[in-house]
Amino acid sequence: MRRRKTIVDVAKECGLSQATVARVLNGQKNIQVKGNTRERVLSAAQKIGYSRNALAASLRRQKTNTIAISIADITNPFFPELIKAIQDTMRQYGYSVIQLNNEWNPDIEQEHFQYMIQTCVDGAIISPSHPTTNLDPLGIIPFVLLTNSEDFPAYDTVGNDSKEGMNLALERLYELGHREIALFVGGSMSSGSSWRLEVFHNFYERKGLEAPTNMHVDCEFSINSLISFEKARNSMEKFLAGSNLPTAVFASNDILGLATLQVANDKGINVPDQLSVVGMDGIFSGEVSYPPLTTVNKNRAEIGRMAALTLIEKIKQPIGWETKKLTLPCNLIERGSTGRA
Amino acid sequence: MRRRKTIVDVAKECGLSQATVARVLNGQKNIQVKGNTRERVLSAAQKIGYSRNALAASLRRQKTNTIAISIADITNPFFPELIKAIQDTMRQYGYSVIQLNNEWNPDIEQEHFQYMIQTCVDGAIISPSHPTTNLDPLGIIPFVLLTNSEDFPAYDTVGNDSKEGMNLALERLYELGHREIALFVGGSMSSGSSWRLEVFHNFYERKGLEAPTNMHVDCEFSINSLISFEKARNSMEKFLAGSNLPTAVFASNDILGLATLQVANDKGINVPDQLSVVGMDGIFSGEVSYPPLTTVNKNRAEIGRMAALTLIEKIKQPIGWETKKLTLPCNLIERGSTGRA
DNA sequence: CTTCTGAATGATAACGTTATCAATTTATGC
DNA sequence: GCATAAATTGATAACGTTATCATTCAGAAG
Repeated sequence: MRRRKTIVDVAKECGLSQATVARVLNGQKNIQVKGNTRERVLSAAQKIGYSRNALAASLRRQKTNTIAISIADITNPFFPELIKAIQDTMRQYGYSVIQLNNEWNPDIEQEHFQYMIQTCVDGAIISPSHPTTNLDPLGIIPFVLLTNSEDFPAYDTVGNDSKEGMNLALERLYELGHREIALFVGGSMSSGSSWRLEVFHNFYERKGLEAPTNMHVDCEFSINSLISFEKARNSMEKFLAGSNLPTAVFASNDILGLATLQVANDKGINVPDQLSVVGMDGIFSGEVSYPPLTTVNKNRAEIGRMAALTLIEKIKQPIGWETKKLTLPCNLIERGSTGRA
Repeated sequence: MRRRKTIVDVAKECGLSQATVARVLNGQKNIQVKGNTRERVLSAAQKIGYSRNALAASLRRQKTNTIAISIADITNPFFPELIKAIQDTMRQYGYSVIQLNNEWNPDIEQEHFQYMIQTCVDGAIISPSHPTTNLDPLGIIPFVLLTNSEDFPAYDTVGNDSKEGMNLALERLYELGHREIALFVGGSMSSGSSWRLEVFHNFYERKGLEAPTNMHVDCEFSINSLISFEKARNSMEKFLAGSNLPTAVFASNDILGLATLQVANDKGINVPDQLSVVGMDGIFSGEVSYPPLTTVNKNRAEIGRMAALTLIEKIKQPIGWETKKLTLPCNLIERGSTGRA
């Protein structure tokens, strides 16, 4: 098997020292070489088919120009757009991106942290699999967290203001005349359920109304979107078969919202005439559903971009860094699933 | 800044040579060390917080245990599951995965090929952005293509039998009594449109029927799923406003199928009573639509797994390799959008 | 024609592993 | 006990870059 060409081969080919060759091939713009030599090197490199070995360079420079993203599950519709934004932004700044899925498994997540250290990534963007994720193993690797929770007060975070987003939806439903709003939450969202309930009750209190009782639908939420959807359907079916019906449903994510839509359609409940539905996240499926799903949109592209920019800043200025916490606003996208009560 | 601990530091700490330390820390199972020394090394490593530098190891071993995936766009709902399967399989065999998006841009794609060479990946799985993608720059890197087209006859490929899949759908629609089937294709799918038309006509011929005229709906297909959806809606709206209506629509992908569903719902055309719709791909949105979309499913997890396994084989046996072409069958998933004519 | 300056080039030591071979220790058989 | 073999361990040269320092060379000034 033919050995890979190195800088030394180029040097031999053009009769210059490897130092000079290196300067031409990888030096910054402000290097000093005679125009003549530059061409000699370049054509020699071209001729023998030289390609820089990034491993060697990274080892020597103690810098890989690579960052890692750690998320739970790429098949979760929430993530791809986020990842794309990170990749795009990083690319512009000369960084490559390694993306790792932990399947919500803390052990795999920890393995990935080890991997990051071993491969010497320059930084990391992490969506913690659990509120208890131990980030200490990352050591001195600069990182930014993708989370809006207060579970990680000491770290840099970029996330959405979900509470405010939820209020946006409730306020709009109120404006449309809805008073009997059901709250549909996925159970296993760790800390998720409780604050949602809180926001819900605060909202009614603010309006001087009694929060409706028996309007709280809870379903198991799995690590698999499809299974979650199935469970959500079942819960919603049971709920809508009951006696006290809401005029609107606020679902704490789009999967739950879509399940609500499907059940309503099946039961012949017209959306939005008889029932309004609002989801949360803004995933693609919500745009192609029937009717298209009104949702509290999280701007994933923006989150990704901001996380990337923050990380780059942090990489460049590792000392004297003060913790940054970015909370981006959600926005309500009104589509066909909401209307007057 | 505290320097990272190396194998030499461990050696100092435990009073053994770095060679021995290396043997314990990274040697295969069949190494020879006294049980005693092993423990000395391990506890010393533990104590000073040693972590292997993968860059140095890769450089020395000329092997990175990393492979790259090159695809067009991670936000395309077709890809995440495929990538996940590749990652899972590769993980089992000790490989890490770098995933690169080229946005359908051949220049970025070529840049990515360069990147693969520079970072010395052990192999690559590539979904070519175009039928004309130049793969020569990959040089000696072993790779497998994700494609079912005959555009790359000389390379290893893993893909679906889309023609057979399309026939599956048409046959089933025929069985359900449909004779007036519309073919809905996205225009810019390079080689896609033509063979679909061919399969369509062959099908009618086989049945001894005249292929219906004016039953061919064409729409621009963009690199962005959302824009495509919008254009698909417009095309389908125009078509369904016409005089000769089909009893069924075969859409060449799920996005087009979902657009058809939405237009039909809007027009008060009952699916499946008045119109049956079949899509292709089996993306998530098709499961949560109303009604759930019948589709020709491509088993992306299986494609990913087979591509990964094929690549691993090829990496292990670089010489004497003979081109492998895997064509996996599609399967029809019947959901609510199809019924008797 | 020197001397001096700055620009251009060259030699070489890292970076942290792994793999090879040599050196040492331990076990075995007579 | 001693020779021999086997099991451990140690020294060291790669891997292909980059960065530092030393050297050479061309040009300017005296």
